[in-house]
Amino acid sequence: MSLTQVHELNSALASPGVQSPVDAGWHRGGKLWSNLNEVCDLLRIPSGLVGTDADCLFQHVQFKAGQRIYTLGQPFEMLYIVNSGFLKTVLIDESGNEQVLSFPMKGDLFGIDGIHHRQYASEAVALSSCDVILMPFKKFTALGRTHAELETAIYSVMSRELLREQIMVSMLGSLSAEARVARFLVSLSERFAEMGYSGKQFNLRMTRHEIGSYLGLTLETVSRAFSAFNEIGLISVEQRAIGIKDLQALKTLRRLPPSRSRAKQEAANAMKRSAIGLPSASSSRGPVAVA
Amino acid sequence: MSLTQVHELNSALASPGVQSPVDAGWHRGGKLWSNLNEVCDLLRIPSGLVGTDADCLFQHVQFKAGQRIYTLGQPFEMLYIVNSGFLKTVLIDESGNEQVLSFPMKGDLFGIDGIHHRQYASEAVALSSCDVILMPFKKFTALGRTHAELETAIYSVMSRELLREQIMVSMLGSLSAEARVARFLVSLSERFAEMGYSGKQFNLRMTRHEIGSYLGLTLETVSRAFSAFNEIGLISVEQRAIGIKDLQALKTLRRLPPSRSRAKQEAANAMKRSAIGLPSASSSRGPVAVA
DNA sequence: CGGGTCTTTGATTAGGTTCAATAAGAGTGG
DNA sequence: CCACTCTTATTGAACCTAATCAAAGACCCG
Repeated sequence: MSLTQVHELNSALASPGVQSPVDAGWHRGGKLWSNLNEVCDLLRIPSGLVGTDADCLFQHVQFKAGQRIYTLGQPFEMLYIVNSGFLKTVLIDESGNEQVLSFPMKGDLFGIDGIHHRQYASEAVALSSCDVILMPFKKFTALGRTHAELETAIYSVMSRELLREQIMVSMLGSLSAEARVARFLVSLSERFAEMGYSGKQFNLRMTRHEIGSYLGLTLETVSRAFSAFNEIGLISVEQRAIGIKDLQALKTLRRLPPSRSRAKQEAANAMKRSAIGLPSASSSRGPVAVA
Repeated sequence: MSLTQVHELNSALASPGVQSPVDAGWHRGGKLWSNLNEVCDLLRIPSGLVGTDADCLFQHVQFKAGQRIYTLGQPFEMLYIVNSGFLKTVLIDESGNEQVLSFPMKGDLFGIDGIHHRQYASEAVALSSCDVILMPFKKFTALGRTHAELETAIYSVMSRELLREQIMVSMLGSLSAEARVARFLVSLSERFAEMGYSGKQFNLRMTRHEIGSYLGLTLETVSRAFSAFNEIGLISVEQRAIGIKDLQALKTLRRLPPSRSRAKQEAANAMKRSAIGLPSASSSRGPVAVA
């Protein structure tokens, strides 16, 4: 599973000698490396003060779509930071079902769940070609001890992840299917914008099935939500290509307004009810229900 | 809101002089204090090595049912450790709806979500009389710098919380209402057992509404699940008093087996269908479906 | 071009919510 | 101590959302 790649190079990480800068990271010995400042930038950590630790480099590793970065139960040694590309992390329950937990992308730290039991509790899989920075956890915390603001940042990033999961729990616990899909699109849009891409026009890197798993829905429901949003002009959707047309409506959407197809459905139900002598539905919803 | 209690004493935390040991913690100046070793024990951290920092004491504070330990948006300074009693933490969304995130009890650390934005992202409320240890975050991390195993433990505890949220997300995303309620009872049972109480017989400290909020269900669904489990002999339930009768079945439960009331329901549906000329249902489920 | 995966859409059904009514406690104050 | 109220819990009935089942179309890659 290409994991040998990752492990064969855990050794010689500390030796100076920087060379020609490239994109983000330097080449050395035919491999890409980043220093601490670049890592902090990537993690959106207010470093700045960090003295130039030229002797402190972190190796990059490339993965192709479908490859696993780590697997369930594998001994924990590293955190990973996405430099480019898209991934998913999945939880695998006792009966082997996969549940998507997150879609790490540029600037995201993942692998944190391995700290507690000293082995990963999830798996990370590349959804596209990826460039990932290896961050040996021991080294990371050691640096924290000498760089106060880095230590603060480590705690902060972990807290941020916890916050993210809390928001997720709250979404799953209280929002309708359509509202979840809408918020998913909003957060993707914002994330793309942060990364410097268009937040209005982008390609999904994951399947409907993966989105559904992430949101606690079936792939059909996700597909239908996309179609419905398309129909009422909130987005345009063609396969993986998404265009955001009304971000505000997506942000505040709670339930879907009545529409052509829904009216049709309503009518059908009404007929069925009257056929068996029940009173007609009185559930006329208001217009686009928002917060 | 009794928050003055908490803040009036943020000062003089460092001065020696231990007195008569009581339960967990010492009295000094009419207040309860704990040293680092007691705190580590409480958190289930393998300390041991920690030198006796007699000069390092942590104050306890008492809360009565209904009192808030911290509120949304309040500046973050402290983590809290439950010494006794029961609490809930709730997320409050844009429209003011509460969502229960956790039920901290003895040995649990809470307040972590405040680290990132330097203000609490949730609220913590006492469900019963509580004794809570104040853990100034600055002091905690400073101690981590000098006690390696404590630093490790801090990261570990944060990772554990993240793990807990992941399990929660997975539950909400993939389990039926009854399975969620069953697992909730199992985890409560295990938690009570860990704390030295009976895992077979206990009183719920939270309402059906709070349980429902925690599990992403309505209070009626929770109540019905309890009744159903009672009916088939998995538990006994009378108001808040729960007796666990078949832990294993609760652990592996996925859906509920057909029962008296369910058969009745089935029959009713069948009648309704035949009345409008639809084919009869063919959904005979197997016996108690387990993993 | 053909076989795979991914997506869309329709029809039906099941699981959970909602609404409503009742009951059971827990305080509170006369 | 008892009535009164407020919160909490139980249960039933109707309804509705999202899952399931099914079929067909689109896309990709060898």
